[in-house]
Amino acid sequence: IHPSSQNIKVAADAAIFTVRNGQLMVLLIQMKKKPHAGKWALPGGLIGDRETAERAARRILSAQTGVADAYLEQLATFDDPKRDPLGRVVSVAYFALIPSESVILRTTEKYADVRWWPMKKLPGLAYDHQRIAEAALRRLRAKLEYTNVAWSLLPPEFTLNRLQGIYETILGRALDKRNFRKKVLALKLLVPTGRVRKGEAHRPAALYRFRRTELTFLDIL
Amino acid sequence: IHPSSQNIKVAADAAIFTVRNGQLMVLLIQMKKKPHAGKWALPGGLIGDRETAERAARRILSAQTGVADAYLEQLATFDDPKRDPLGRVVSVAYFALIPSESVILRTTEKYADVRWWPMKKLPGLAYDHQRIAEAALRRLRAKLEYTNVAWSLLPPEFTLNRLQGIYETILGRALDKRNFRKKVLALKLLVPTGRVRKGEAHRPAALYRFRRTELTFLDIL
DNA sequence: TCAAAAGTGTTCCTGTTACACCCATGA
DNA sequence: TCATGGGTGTAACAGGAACACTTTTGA
Repeated sequence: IHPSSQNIKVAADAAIFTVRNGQLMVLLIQMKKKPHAGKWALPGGLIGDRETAERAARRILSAQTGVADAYLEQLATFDDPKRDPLGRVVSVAYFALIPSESVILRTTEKYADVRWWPMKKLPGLAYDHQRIAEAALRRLRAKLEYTNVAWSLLPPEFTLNRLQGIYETILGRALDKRNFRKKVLALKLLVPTGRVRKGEAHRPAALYRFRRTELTFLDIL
Repeated sequence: IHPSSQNIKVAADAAIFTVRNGQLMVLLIQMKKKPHAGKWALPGGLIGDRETAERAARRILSAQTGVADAYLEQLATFDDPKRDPLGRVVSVAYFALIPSESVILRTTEKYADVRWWPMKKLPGLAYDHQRIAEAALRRLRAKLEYTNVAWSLLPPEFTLNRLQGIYETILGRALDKRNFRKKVLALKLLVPTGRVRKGEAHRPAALYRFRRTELTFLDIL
């Protein structure tokens, strides 16, 4: 090893998720430049010399979605020497969660297009981004069960059924309504706002908010 | 951002753990070179241009301990721009587990010394290695509870009390002997070898081995 | 025979599952 | 009045926690 000769670039990539119409969606950009022109990929880019990878990830997130305060966490680092055909690039991958209502997608001139894709029907992805997306999904499923991260996929006030829908969509299975409510209320993660959602052709639903909007581990384990 | 101007080095660092005499130990090397001469640190080094970070971590592990087939997993990437005073170095940290009997420490000319340190009484560490070690410990504690990783801290055959000791040492609390046995046997992680450990001034202990010596998630969650 | 660690069951409690009907509203 | 989603309780079961004494051996 000759340290001074090391020539590796460091990038940050972000798997940005939201739940929309009962589907888990990932944000993808369509690439303009070769060698992957036309292909879809996770948004990302090289980090600055004095920039942390997390800050780079937030910069990317904000540029594509306009969301500045999303939940973001480091996922893993992908470093296969052949992952980028143009040269050695090590990617620190992040995963981010945002409520679907807060998003206004905006493409930059760097990319041909930006779109939400359902996680179930991804197009072929550039680089090793398929693997990154799968790793992000595994992490999301796990965290959903032992933390309160779901708050970051929802607007400030929401109904219990909406929350349950988030869980069902991401975990990929139906949950019993009564048991779900019993459990989530017993955990005291939520606070009733006292307000209801009116104007629909059925009984109005009570609105709740999360007690804490920061990552909290549930003490049931 | 000017990609071509990016000048960042990539290193791999390893938090290597073993359990010895009822203590969780971490392997540290003592540095020779400035700016941290005399200080203790996790073993690590820059990765090669065509080397994965994991391979670099295994190289480091093998160089220090002579162990080639330890359990190794990526922990996280540490990338604070100021973590290394001599320049921007992003470190991909790994954590490794080895049985204490298989180790023969060997220092290389690169370092002043190599030693096991009890996790409870670490010396002041160079760089951000204290944070890395703490993150590794958190990961280890979590994985111990929902996987069979403990196999990688034990020789091929061992007693149930030895296994329990591993759990108690790492989790930092006493466990009930009867409940521990009941649970671990119900999980069918272990297979009795039929052999016993004799030659001690008390009743001989039955020896067990792990059914699988690869990472397996327990289906109780 | 003594010291030392190995080994073994039961009870209680709590959290999880399964399951079906009435309620409030807008159209 | 009807269609639609909102809301509620109970019984059976399983896994986790607490707890103390007998067994086997070498010295």
